Amino acid sequence: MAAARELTSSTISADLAEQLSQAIIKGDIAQGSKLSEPELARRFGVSRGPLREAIVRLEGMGLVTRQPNVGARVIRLTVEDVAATFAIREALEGMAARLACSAATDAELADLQALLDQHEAELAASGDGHYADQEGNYDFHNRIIRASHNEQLISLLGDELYARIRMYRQQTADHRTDPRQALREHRMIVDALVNREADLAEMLMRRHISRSQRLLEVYLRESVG
Amino acid sequence: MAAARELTSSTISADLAEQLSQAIIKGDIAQGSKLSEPELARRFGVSRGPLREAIVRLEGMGLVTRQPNVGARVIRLTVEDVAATFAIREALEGMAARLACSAATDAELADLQALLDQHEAELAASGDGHYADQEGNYDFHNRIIRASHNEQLISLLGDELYARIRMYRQQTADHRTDPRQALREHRMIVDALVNREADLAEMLMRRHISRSQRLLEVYLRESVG
DNA sequence: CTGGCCCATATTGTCGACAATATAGGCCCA
DNA sequence: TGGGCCTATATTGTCGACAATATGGGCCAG
Repeated sequence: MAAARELTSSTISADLAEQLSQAIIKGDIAQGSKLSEPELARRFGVSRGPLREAIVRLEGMGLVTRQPNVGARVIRLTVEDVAATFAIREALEGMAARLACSAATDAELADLQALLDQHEAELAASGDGHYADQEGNYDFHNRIIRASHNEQLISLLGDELYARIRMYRQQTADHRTDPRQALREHRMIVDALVNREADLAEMLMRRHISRSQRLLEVYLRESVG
Repeated sequence: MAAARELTSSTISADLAEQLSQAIIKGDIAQGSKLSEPELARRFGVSRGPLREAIVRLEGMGLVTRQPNVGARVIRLTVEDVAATFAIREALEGMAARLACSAATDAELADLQALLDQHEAELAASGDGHYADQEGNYDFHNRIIRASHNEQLISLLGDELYARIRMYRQQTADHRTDPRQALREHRMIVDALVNREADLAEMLMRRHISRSQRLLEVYLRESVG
């Protein structure tokens, strides 16, 4: 369960939203479990006011569902939800890649290439380091999303969608993605960006995401049933 | 400014969120204006507790921005924002059309065709009825979105994106979309759905949205500058 | 006269308490 | 013994008040 440490972002409500979302993503607060306001308020040492505001935020992030006069429950991830989330992700990140083709600065593209070089080095060194524990993967996708320079898109993917995606990853042990294959696909995407080939970049990104979706779904079906 | 009527959805907070979002979309609460909690609480005859929760919801919808210890302001729509919003809309509704190709039931497709028949009749009757005051247009898009049977996509487009889109439409007098052209494009999209041609449906939907984006941007540039 | 500091004021953030609704358990009756 | 009602309890929703922070205006120095 969640501890009671703080982050102090000048407002308790924002801190609580951050802590609770992380706890849900990591699975410290179990799927389907009820968020009891008195219990959480006591544990975090705050009143119910800011806690309720944080829960409203969680609902907006799609991490909990609420019923009036009943309360909030953590969402329960189903195989269908994975498909739904990844369809959205495919559409939005594909668009991000397209936009990045026009909007990305040369510096951003250089950073992307440097990042992949680093990943390649790490991969060669650690043999099979799971591609930097997935964090490198997130970093790559995040940079392309930011390179779209579309603030709404950045916030939509960052605040809402990736919360659920991280939740899948964190809570489903591991998924059999080949780091070398992922790196190859990342390379191809960056090449398309560098050459400013919008159609190609979007298509490659969509295929890349679609592939990782299939891998995740295969794993879910054979593990959960 | 906003009145003080109610909708009674069993919780004040939800009612307030609904009322405030509508007021912002219609422009009753001006762009860039500050949402004063004491003033709104007094006007609606409620305490600041549920009001603050409603404001958090509005922030999640992207209708207001908040600064800690300062307050919430209604977003200000810029020409760049239109482009950003429509890029997201194009990606998501394109995906919705694609998904609807597999997921839509025959009944849903029949309803869509009936809807377009009705639109055609109204158009022929009223000569130039602006395609049912845009509501018919929203209805068409909404049905396709729902036909995707992707709950997350439905909620994302319905709760967040369409709030901003309606805000553009409502607050920019009129935009010179040709109702007959729109109807033709709608027909083509539905034909693709009926024939279950996913690639074509997505492409047509994206072009349809992209076109309406360009029309709106032209209008904004020559009216606002 | 202008710029910066300081204080009064208003607004936001947080809290504890009350009201209203849902939930669980026992009790009554068939 | 089983099912339904009803009450006791706990939880959610709402309120008013207090604390902390930002805002605006006046005052003083240069």
